[in-house]
Amino acid sequence: MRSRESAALSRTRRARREDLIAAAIQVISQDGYGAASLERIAREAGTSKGNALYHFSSKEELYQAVATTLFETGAAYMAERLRAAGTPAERLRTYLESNLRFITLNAAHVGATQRILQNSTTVQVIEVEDAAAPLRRLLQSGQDSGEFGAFDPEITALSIRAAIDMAAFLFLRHPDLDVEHYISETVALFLRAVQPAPAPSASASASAP
Amino acid sequence: MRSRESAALSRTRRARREDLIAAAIQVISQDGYGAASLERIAREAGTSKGNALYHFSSKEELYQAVATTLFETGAAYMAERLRAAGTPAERLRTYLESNLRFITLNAAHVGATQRILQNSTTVQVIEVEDAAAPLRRLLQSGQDSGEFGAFDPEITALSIRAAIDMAAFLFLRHPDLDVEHYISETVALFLRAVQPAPAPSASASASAP
Amino acid sequence: MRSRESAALSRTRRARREDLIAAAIQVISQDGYGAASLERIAREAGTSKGNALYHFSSKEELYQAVATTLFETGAAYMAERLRAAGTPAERLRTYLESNLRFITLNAAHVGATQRILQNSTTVQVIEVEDAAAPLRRLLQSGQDSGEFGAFDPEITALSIRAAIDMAAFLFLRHPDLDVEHYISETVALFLRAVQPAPAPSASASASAP
Amino acid sequence: MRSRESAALSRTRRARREDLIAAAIQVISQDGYGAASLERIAREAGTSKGNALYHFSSKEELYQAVATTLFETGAAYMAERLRAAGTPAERLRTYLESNLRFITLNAAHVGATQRILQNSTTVQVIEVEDAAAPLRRLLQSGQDSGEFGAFDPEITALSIRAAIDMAAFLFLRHPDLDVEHYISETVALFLRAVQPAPAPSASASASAP
DNA sequence: AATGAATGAGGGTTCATTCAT
DNA sequence: TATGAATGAACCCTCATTCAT
Repeated sequence: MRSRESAALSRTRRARREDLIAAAIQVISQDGYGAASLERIAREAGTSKGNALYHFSSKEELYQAVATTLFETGAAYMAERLRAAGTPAERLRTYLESNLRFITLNAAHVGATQRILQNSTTVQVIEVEDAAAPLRRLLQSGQDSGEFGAFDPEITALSIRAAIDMAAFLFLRHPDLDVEHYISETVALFLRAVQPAPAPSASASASAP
Repeated sequence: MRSRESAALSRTRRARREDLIAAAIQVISQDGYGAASLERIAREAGTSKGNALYHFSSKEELYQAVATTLFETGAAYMAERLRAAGTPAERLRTYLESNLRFITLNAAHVGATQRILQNSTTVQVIEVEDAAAPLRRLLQSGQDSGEFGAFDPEITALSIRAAIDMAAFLFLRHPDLDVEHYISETVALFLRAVQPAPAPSASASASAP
Repeated sequence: MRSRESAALSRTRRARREDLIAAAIQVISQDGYGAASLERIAREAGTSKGNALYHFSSKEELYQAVATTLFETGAAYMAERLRAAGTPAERLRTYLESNLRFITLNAAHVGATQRILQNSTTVQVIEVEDAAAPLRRLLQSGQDSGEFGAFDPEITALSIRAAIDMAAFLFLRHPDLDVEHYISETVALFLRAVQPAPAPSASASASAP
Repeated sequence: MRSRESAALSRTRRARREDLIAAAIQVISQDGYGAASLERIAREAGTSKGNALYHFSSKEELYQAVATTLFETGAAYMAERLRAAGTPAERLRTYLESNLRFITLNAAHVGATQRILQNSTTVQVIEVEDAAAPLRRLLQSGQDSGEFGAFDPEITALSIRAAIDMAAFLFLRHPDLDVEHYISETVALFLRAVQPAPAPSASASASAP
């Protein structure tokens, strides 16, 4: 299994570690967090339990690597896209689109990391507590500029994050889901939610010439 | 030790089971799913591991009971409140309010059940797959009546459910949170999100050349 | 093995613990500290590894129990004999005799405990550091009364303790050794060693009438 | 890392072996026998586990080398000093002094070797069983010449060896100990112990009715 | 001469489950 | 009903050893 030693000589340390990280993601996604034993993961990676612990000094460290690599790639992916700013609404759109598209492309990795963070007591990610903080600030800036309506930015940020965090499992359960439609619908949903309340009924016709 | 149970001899089977269910919820909420061993749960319930397996033929069955009792009480709670219908918007408000308020009152139970469903392979709940189905139908009826705007009811239902499902852990992590404020903000958020798009404002067409 | 459930009903917790302690002593004495795995010890005690850890929460705790029971019985044995005091010389004789006789009767237990204390990092015994302190004080009192000669009481105490501590392994290696002869010779050896230097040659005849 | 060995390329096989032997002694002395893994020892020697097993075909063989080198240097050290003989008392003094002084100079090596011999089943040293035999013969020759008193030479030899064998750990635990004082006191102690009993003093007979 | 990679056996520990009482 | 005792499987981890390079 595993493409029979495709390039046996290039088996460098980094490659093995990546194999094991990929295997951990695969096993957790497929069989669940509870079934993800080192034995099972190592076998999935085409190696032995002992060797897995040669490359990672503990199972927790392997899991930490799963989380860390996700956040590294995720941060790179999003930073690139969020650089091009704009109005708060545009930035909210970009935030949602890039988040959801990244999750689409890495659903198993994201899902596995969520399970790890939920179940492990030692694996930590920087700023785990305020994952919604950047979003909250974004919403506040939109309110300051008058572009967004009046709502509790913390609660709204949490609701948006909930929709994002749920997406990985949704994509995993429904691999045939129309991703672009899903993304654009979700974006539209929350853009409507943050819009200012329409002016009292009369104003609509009033503002029209 | 523990031999002065004479007065409590009338403990019925059901009461013991409820003790164990409560203990399982307590241990999972407090120490995490991974730390919830039968030994630990039984001790929390004031009994022995052997006796726990006398009342529940397996740990999975105990967990199943945790999930089942939650859905029974939850269904009763919500059915009562959803019976008094009204316009789709009113029903959406009622749906969100009753759901969130129920979660407020049973945060530990809800959170524990979510962990169980995430981690157990055998525990099942009726209609787990289409937990969003009633909500989707509610949204569709609102669209049919023209009260709601045009959006994908499935995706919207999923986003709303995500916000609801996240609430238990939020309440557990922040026990001092202003629940009524949280509920009313969340209701308002999603009511805005399902409203029909306002008639194109003058400025929108004005800004187009 | 192990007298086939001689009195299966009296299998109380304490009895099992004593079985396991005895088995640990036996395995360490016979096969060495390094070969003493929990599996091996449990099998020797006629039970399983899992059950051994049911009665002792860890292997270290079992080893701690080996050491503790030894020091308890040893202290009881010696306290009884040392109570009847006398001159320092008599007390030194009693100290040596009771120590060595106790070791004779518990050679395997003593040897196993020494191995445990040498190799374990966590097992501790009260006053492990100054095992020679009571002996040193005994010697000092003999010097104060003029009954003993001039020597460094600390160094002498250490040498006497060395002879005592070596005895367990000696008895284990030579089970047919004449214990009473060994004890009386050792007592005589150290009694000579602590005697005051004989008066300068002339004085011997001088003190004689 | 560790690639600037170019200048040290002339490292001969023997030098590497000595490095590893020294490292084994260091690790056993510092971290204990149980913590002395090949990995740990090799790292201490500045090389790799694989290379350690290139120089010693097994860990046991390395430990055997630790023991063998100790006995070789020890024998050379003592043979030189014991050659210049004299009266039995002088030879006993020399025996004790040279032994203890050698141990002073090689406390870690001696201590490590004792641990190895205690714990390993395969490492053997020539004449381990009768380590006390030369001493016993020495004592017997003193008795034959009338210079020593009447005592069991075997038992006395064992007690003296016990004091010697304990010294390594004493020196390791108390590096600031006054070695010369310790040696002279120990010599004096055992010289007194082997002396013939003084002629019965007048007071002794006087006290008898 | 030396290294990193890999293995497999064995160790201690946890835990759901069984069973006699 | 309830308990303590016991089991066996599975888990993570350590380690001496092998091997290709």
